[in-house]
Amino acid sequence: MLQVANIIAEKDRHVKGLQKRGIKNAEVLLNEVITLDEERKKTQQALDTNLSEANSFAKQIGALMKEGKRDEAEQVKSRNAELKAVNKGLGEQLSEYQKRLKQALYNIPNIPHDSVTVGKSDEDNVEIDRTGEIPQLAEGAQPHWDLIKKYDIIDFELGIKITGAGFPVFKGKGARLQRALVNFFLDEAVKAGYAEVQPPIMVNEASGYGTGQLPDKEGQMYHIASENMYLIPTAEIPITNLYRDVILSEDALPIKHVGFTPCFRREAGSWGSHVRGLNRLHQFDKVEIVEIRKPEESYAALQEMCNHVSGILKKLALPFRTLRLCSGDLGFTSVLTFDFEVYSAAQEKWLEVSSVSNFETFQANRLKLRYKDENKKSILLHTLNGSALALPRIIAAILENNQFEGGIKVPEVLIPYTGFDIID
RNA sequence: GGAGAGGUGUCCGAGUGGCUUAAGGAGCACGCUUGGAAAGCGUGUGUACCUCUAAAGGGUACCGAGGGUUCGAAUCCCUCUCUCUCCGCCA
Repeated sequence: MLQVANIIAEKDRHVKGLQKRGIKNAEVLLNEVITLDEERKKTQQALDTNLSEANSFAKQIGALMKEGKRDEAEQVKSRNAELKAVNKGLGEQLSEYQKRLKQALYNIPNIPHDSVTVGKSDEDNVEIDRTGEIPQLAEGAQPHWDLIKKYDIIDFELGIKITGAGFPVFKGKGARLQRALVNFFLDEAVKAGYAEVQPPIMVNEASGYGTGQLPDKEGQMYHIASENMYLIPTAEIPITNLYRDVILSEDALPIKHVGFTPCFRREAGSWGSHVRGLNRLHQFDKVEIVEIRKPEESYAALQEMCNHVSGILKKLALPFRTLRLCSGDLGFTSVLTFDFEVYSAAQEKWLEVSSVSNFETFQANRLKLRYKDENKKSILLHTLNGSALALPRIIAAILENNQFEGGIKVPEVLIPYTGFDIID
């Protein structure tokens, strides 16, 4: 969530930033925050003064009782009683203001970066790079949903039988290809200096709020009612929340983690005929990188993360493009996001396989994630994350792009991991 | 799932209504001491909000969370939550 002090100090920038996202009443929203904060302050000041007085009354009473001056003590008591009544009201007011302020802040998204262009949807995202050659497929090339049947490597019907639509079963060389990719991604990240973690894939409510999925995206996560927990839609949640309520020392920075987890998404309402095969699933595997950085370093880190992602895609020899998300497609919590899309040649489609974002202090403010600078001041840190990478669409692209009459060629770098070079 | 015991500061740990401004110890920082170090001695040592400010200072809240009793709560009462131990179940 945004910081009130920043909203006050740079109101104009905040108004413009929210308007960029298409929020027409941005100024009204921010004014509400500012007003609530002022009221909160005033109330708190009044309460603090009264509490101070009440504390000293209590001490006086204690002293008087000791000296046996009952009458005087009773007098002070009755004065204190009046004060207490007032304070009760002030206390209620204060928590009301605090609640409303929090609520207001929870509902305001992050301010987009200056470089983010205005747009309505993913169609307005800006392509900033294109790498690799689009393969020319032979006559009769098939989309991956046909290839997986032909080679019997992924089975959707079986998944439907045991669970439901969107939960495929990986079999034989399909399972081994996926495992090879996971290991390859993890190894690449570890080589690049990311410390590996294996987090839980269920999280509590506090974690959901910490990274901003709650309350914004409640309906998109699977909720375990009996435990009041959520299946994670991304490893970002457990990994970033490792640092909830933490004040780091300066020499612990930067924090760089990589983690592999399954991810679960309800994708409520977004199912349609345009998503087939591996393009969109309820459960999928993903390797995620997360960084925690000093504010002045975070944009250099974002660039490094993008380089890491494109490096992997190059090694896999997949053609891909990089997009800077426009204001309309930018996530609620993000300041700047780059998407990476691979070209899947048989369906002639770009598929998003990674999304790399800088959240600046938006998550850190909720998480209370700070570090001590040389003056022993607590400074909110910047959080970043990116997929490196999401598995199913990478598999779809490999299957489609690498097909030939004799089967599917495994990318060179993966052969040591798969132990075979052709799926047939 | 059943029974019991607990949650105090960076850590250990005392603390059953005002002598607590959270004892004592450890750690850490600075200073004294020393040829240098250790020991010793001294001082300091959390978070948030507010106020004041050049700086210092001052106020309030925080002893798992939230309520309550009381002039006054770490301490008493209620609810919740988490941890630990034993039993049960179990990869």
